Amino acid sequence: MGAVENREPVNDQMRVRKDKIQDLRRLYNSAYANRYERTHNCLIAQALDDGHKPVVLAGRVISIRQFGKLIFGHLQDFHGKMQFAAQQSVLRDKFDPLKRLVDIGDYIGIEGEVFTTKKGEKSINVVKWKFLSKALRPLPEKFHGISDPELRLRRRYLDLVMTPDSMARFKKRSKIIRAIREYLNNNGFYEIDTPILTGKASGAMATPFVTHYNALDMNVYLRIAPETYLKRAIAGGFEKVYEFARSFRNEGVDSSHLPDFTLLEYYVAYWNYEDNMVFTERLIRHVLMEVFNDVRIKYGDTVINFETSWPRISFRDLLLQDTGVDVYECTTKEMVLEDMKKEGIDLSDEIDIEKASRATIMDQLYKKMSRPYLIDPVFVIHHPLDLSPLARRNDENPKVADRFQLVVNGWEIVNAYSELVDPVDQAERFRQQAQAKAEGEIEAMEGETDFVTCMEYGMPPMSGWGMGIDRLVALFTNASSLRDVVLFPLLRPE
RNA sequence: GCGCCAGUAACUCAGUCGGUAGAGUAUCGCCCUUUUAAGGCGAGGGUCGAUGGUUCGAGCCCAUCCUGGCGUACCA
Repeated sequence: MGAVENREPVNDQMRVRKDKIQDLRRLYNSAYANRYERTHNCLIAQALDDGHKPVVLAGRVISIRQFGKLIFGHLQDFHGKMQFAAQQSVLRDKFDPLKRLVDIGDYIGIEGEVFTTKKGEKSINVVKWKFLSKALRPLPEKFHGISDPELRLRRRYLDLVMTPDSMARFKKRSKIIRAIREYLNNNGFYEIDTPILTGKASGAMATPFVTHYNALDMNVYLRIAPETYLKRAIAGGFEKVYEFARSFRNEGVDSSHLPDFTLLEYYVAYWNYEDNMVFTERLIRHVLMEVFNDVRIKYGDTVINFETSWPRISFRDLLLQDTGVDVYECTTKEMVLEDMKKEGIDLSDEIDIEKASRATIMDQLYKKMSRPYLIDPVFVIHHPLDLSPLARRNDENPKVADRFQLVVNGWEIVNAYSELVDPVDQAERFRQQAQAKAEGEIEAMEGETDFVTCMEYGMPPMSGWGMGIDRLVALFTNASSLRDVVLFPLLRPE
């Protein structure tokens, strides 16, 4: 619980509003109504013809203009806003309390008839009103709204009230997630839940959050990915599962990374990564049509087109084309470094070359030299095996994995592969990761004995798929930072 | 981590050369029946992010710290 000890009014405005609560109690018993029955919302009411009645609306008062015996104001609800006009000649003794006790930020209910003002705005001529809830603090200044980026995050509720674009973006987020869930459900997927608190942080290469569980006197980790548990579910007999998995990584925060983020993963028995690419295109196009009714989106000044079938290019060809380094030829870290030197590429500012493995260096090459230039959707396929410790080896080329990443606007949106289900191979890959870690590589994946045991009991061939929901939403809603698409991102305490 | 910028009333912001704190919105009082950033007259409201320093005097100059934003680096 946070500190709620000192709730004395911070200024004269709060004192005044508290005094008004006393008046409201005397008049109506309470400044906080029990419930209120509406007939319309503001969006629907806007479309009604003049003379329509009764129209009963409820919402927050976001503006008031007083003229002695006439008051204009705007009521805002989730769907829109509506002007109301309150006249003393109509409301009689109910007029003065409205004029005197209702402040901007308060919630009221109004009942009346639709009319259009002389200036042409659809409005409600109020015949009855009810006080619903008192705001003690004034809303931010009406014209500029709330512009301090810190305040927008710390008091997101004010941002939502005052910034229609912000509210619209979060509505879009909900719709995007709903469209994805519907599509998966309609294709036979089951939504399941897997542990967030785990004994081992596996399934990705990242630093976990560690905490302590007193009852078992053991350290536990917040999951960095749901992957190995979802695969256990497939081993148990599920054939199509997914989870919107809030995941946690104890790493940096910036416009494209958050300490907790939403990772959607799904797994399908008997599919391979190629089936998965086909499904991915269908899923993304479905979401775009459902939410935006268009397969093109505008991000900044760029139009990104998801329409035509997305090209597939191998990791090796991409790197060869952009850097001249051939990852098939360079089987050791030293050979990669030598080729890089030949091509005049220096990554020493980016990574610690001494400690980095061949995999890390190739990954950096890709992230620096190739990925930023992929704008329209592209499937990057066949990543080197040592970059993919949970992915199935390609049948023709044992150096690469049956894997793809969907890259859009230089961002990795989806990462998927044919899953490794061979327990002997899996144990060996974990052993290699452990060795890399022992040699100083920080970016190595944690092995899990129980997961290998599960695999030893047998797993069907399958393909798995993961997507950063926050990034997808940012991309689809033209947001430059993930914090713009997360309602309440973690901030330092004030 | 590093670099740059910012923090003044509840909100948005001014504050000149270092001379004792300003506006608009919001609030309170008065006037006002067609406004929509309504208008007019009047009033109240401040630990100038914090601490220390320089100075007769600091919102302003200096140092350190706190908080945030942006850029950059790393993980999605």
